[in-house]
Amino acid sequence: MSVPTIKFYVREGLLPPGELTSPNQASYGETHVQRLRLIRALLDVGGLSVAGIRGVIEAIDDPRRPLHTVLGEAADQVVPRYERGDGSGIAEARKRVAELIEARGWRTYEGSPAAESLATALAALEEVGHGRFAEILDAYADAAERVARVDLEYVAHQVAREELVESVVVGTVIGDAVFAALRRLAHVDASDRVFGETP
Amino acid sequence: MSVPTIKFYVREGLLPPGELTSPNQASYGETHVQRLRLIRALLDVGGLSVAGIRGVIEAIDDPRRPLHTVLGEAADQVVPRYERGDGSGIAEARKRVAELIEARGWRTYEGSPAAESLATALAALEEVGHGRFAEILDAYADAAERVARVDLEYVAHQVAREELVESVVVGTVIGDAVFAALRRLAHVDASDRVFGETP
DNA sequence: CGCTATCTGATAGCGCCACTATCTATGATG
DNA sequence: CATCATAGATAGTGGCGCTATCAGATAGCG
Repeated sequence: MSVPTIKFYVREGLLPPGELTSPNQASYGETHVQRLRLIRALLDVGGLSVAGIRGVIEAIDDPRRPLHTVLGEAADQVVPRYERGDGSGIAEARKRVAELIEARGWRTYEGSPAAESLATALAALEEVGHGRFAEILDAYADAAERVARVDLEYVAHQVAREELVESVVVGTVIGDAVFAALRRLAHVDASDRVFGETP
Repeated sequence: MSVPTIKFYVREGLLPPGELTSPNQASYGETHVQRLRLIRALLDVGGLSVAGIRGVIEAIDDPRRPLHTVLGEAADQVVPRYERGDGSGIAEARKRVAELIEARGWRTYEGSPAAESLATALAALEEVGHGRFAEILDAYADAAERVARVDLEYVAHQVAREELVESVVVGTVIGDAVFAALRRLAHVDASDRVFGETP
């Protein structure tokens, strides 16, 4: 962690500046180190952009912010993936997403970034000729619900607001990476059992 | 989808060149369009790099390749995230991953990219002060296993090798995005029930 | 007290990556 | 036949995450 990098983060608003003890000497505390670790985790493991991290950190640091909107902020920053034009079957995909939300009774506003990114992914699947993937969407949703329930339990253990908020962010962002890796391990296992030659 | 972009993909080896009917006229078929859609899906939704897509496509196009290694190739390209130095508790995290694999009876080689990226994520969680996250790892693994099983069933429906391989790639890469979005929707729902004010 | 090493803040630059603009030669097209 | 689009090649662009450099100021040592 080089000094110029740290100063770059300060400039970018990711890290509060150190307390100046003299015009050319600043002192940094444990909170700075902690914040740096958070930044690196979101950057390296979570794959967020610097701008995205700024948004998340502002949400964390704003004590007026309702708790459950901070989760939204974190989630939104991870998913800046609505490139795909609208020429394609995105409208139909949106409808399917709305139906799923309805069927699940999820309290989500349609048009939320998560819903939008799900629609994008489904539309992409359709375009690539894997529309049948939608058939197993329910199994995915089951698993997601299960994971989300556990996540919430975990997060609820925190008491201090700041810790809670950070838990939410970390859990959301790094949880994705954890699950993706686990899913991959399970794939390798399952694939090996079905197609593999190692008996 | 501009012409120069397509020519760029050809240069990069993502797309086979069109058949030349004359020195300044090439004809592209449905397979080219399909391939382009695949490229865009992996790029926009899957978040792969061009180099990563090249690796995946080479794996798809190589008929000698054992099926279950193609999945590995796709998986490896999605997860180029072992930045985080080794000064941290990565060794301990690796041990925890090995134990998890052992406990699950997963047929995975230790040190696989997925295992490595899981270890990285766990180490990052530890560093950020969320080592307790490991407690809910089993619930994550359960969900991952469940999803992986469904994925394999879905994929096994394909008969032609080429289609099967593409299913695997698409399912692996875009499946991540689908699950992440679903998890986020479920989070919003769960969070709203616990912390929200909308009754 | 002087001298060098080190820190701060500011500005400009670098390297990578996914394109994109421009150029020439060539043949399609009205 | 004149114009215009296309192939292929080379060079350039813009965004992003840093990184190098510079002046000014002071800490710390002899």
